[in-house]
Amino acid sequence: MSQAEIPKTYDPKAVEARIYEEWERSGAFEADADPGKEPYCIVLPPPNVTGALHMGHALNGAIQDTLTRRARMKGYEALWLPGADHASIALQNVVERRVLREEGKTKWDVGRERFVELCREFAENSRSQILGQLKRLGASVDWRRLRYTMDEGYVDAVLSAFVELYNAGLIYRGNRITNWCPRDRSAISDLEVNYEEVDGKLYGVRYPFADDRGPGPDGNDYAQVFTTRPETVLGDVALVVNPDDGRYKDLVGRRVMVPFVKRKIEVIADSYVDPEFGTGVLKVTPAHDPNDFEIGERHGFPSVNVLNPDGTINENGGPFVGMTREGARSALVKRLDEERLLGEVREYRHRVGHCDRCGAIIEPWLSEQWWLSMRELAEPALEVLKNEQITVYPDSWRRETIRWLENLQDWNVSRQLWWGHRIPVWYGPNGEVVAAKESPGEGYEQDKDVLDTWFSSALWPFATLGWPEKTEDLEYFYPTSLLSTAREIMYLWVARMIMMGLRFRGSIPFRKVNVHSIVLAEDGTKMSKSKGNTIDPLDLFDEYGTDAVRFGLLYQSSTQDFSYSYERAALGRGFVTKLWNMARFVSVYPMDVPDGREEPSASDRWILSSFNETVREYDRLLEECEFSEAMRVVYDFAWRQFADWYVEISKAAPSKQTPRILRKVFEATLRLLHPPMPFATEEMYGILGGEKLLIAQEFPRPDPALDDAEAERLLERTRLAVSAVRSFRADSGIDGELTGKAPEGVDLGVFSALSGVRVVEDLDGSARATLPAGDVVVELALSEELRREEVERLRKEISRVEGEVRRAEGKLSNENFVERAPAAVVASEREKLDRNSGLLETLKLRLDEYL
RNA sequence: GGGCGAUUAGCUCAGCGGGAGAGCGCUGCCUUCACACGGCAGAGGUCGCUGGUUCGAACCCAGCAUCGCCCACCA
Repeated sequence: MSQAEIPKTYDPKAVEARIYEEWERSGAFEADADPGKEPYCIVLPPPNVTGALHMGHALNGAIQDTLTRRARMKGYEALWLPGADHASIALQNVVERRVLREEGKTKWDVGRERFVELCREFAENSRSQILGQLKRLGASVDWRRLRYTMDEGYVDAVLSAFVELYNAGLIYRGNRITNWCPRDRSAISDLEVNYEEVDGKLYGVRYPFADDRGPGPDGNDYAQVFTTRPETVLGDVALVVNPDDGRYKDLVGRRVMVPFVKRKIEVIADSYVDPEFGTGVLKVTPAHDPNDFEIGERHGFPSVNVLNPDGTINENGGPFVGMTREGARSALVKRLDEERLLGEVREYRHRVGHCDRCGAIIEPWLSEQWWLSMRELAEPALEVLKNEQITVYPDSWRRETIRWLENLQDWNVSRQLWWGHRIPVWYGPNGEVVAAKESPGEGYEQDKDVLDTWFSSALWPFATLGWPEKTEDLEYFYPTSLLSTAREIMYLWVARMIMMGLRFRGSIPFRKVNVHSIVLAEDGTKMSKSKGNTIDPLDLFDEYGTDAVRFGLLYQSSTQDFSYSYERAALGRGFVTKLWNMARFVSVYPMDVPDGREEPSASDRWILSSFNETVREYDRLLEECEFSEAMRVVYDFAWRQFADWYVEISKAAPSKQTPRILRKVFEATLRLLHPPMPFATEEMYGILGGEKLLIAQEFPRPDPALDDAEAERLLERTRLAVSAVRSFRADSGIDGELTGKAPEGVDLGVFSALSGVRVVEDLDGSARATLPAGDVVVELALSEELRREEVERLRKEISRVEGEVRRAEGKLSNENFVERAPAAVVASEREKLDRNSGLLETLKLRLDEYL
């Protein structure tokens, strides 16, 4: 294509879909075990099939795609393995709401079988939408290997894992306090409870004495307790005071009456009680509070459960049976008041647990659940994190994860939900309990519960590669190279993958973990649908182009969370346009420029050396997941060095080698930029006549032979000298050619061509401008009328340089500095002083001449 | 109650022991033949506060303030 035929701006809409298809057709995304190559593997954190991709997915997708493409171009057998998660409780909630909205029915109205079917359908639609979005992002995933946590093979892996853990004695059934969501009618894990500050009340409840020992220590005929949940009074089995609480020595051993349910209970002593809180007397409700459960266990009290699974009061609730928990609370308080059993009621702000998925208030509730004991699984995981077998970026998250693992409680893996992997435990006709993938025989009935969705996710890095089968893929690609994820699922997911990987594969699941930022809304708060402040990445792709958005996200990504700003997408778009026009410019140079005999110029050597340094730095930064800094480095090279200077030099002062090097370096820059900005670079590469697809080209490697410190210094000085002249022109308003004395240590050809200064050996006449530019002085001949301005300028310059000299002198006259600072620092300070002193002298001399 | 992190130019953020940086925005000049989603030249900051360590601190340490986020069973 000739330059005229290439439009002035890049049109992503016309390019992206076409190029994605070309990539797919070429088989570039496909990776297979190849003993001749090093493997590189990233498993995509499977998005939930609950809805569309959000900005976090876009960022993480950009990160993973960048790393995968880079690895591929570097010659690794690079596999980015895609998939999706069935998202048990999350999807079930979405479908429930939808059924309620569309049919006015609850899931119980619909029935388990049909409900699961509705979930399956929803998941399928949602999944295809998500996969389409991944394509829009440019994700170079191997589509042949798409995995889904409800696929037959994956389900088999989940069941295998459960059965193995069960048979190893690590999974057990236990009747314990769990976080119960009455709306979902299921247990959820500690990690799925959100605690929020709520304005509540602290109710004083009086328990009349039920023995004949008269009034209590305070003279009352009752003992008073404070509680935030008066309805749990119905389940009280004891009162308890601190054994060291002198006030209540006589209370211990007495009996009181639980209001309404007419149960006589004892007052006991337990050191758990904080004498400072409330009255210093605590009620014990083992079925509805984890601490009370422990106290109950310690003292051998039974648990009295007063709640049904849906949160209504059960048959143990005396006069309140059938009421909702909220209704029971107000009714009970009213009755207490009527019976003069209500003490003081205080306003009380406290934290209340809410269901992460549906928002309902969580009840600590006694129920029968399946538990996975964690200690044995956590030990090896702690080991590999402590000895840094797994590198975590940033490292602080490695330490956080260690802390979490050290304080790990057993994991409740059963959920009383319908959508998910059914627990493979079978109950036989004669009370047998068997864990097996399939029914052990006639009369066996399967457990009704499903597994926590994170149980299946925990197997992701190896179940996706074929486990429990012994596959070639597993041998070749496991352990995977890197996992990139948001930090909110470090515990929920990442820590558990490490434990399961070690358990089932005997080695870590990934060598590195990248913990990326959370993309916040523009106002700095979390994006959420309910707040209506979400940004749809697809809209951004449409408006700015996918590459621009990807570049912007990577440019802004760091270990800090960041508020998304459209400016970054605009920055990316500006960069794409700049590159596009560089491509237009470069395209006029013929493909095959004869090498010729002529040596490359200093400028040529400079750009090669500078490119070389960029490759080194950029590659290192990507390796260390420093995406933001990597984007800065490559942006600076492409724009501030290559476009701003080398391209201009190529027009004004080219060598015979320049066209070839211009083209070569630009093409190599496209290779560098391909991983973060794949579409536009691919398109440009094609326009420039690249034979194969850029995706399959080699990533540039640093070549020490191209390092040229001397050329870098020369061009650095030259650029400063040119800028000094331009600055002078801007200040003095002089257009047209200037005459100047040849500055020392610059490339005269380049200097002259870019500054418009005709270089002569010596300047005639006394009027001249003296422009300091780094360690170079540029002297320009001046017309008489500019003399006055030059005096002004010189005075300013002199005072600036005097400041420099004073600073350096100050430092060097400090004995401590000279003695203790590293020699190199002292030397460079001396050098600066010398230079500036010399410059000062010149400037003063010049000023004297003018006055 | 513990832990982690943040506080740098008007805005969004880099830098994390040796002379304060980027992008956007702002000012001036330039529509010249890759690009006005551009070029050139500028203005703009006692790097939250107070101490300390150091020859030297935005950077290390301590304390304080403000703002986030995680974890925790105080009824």
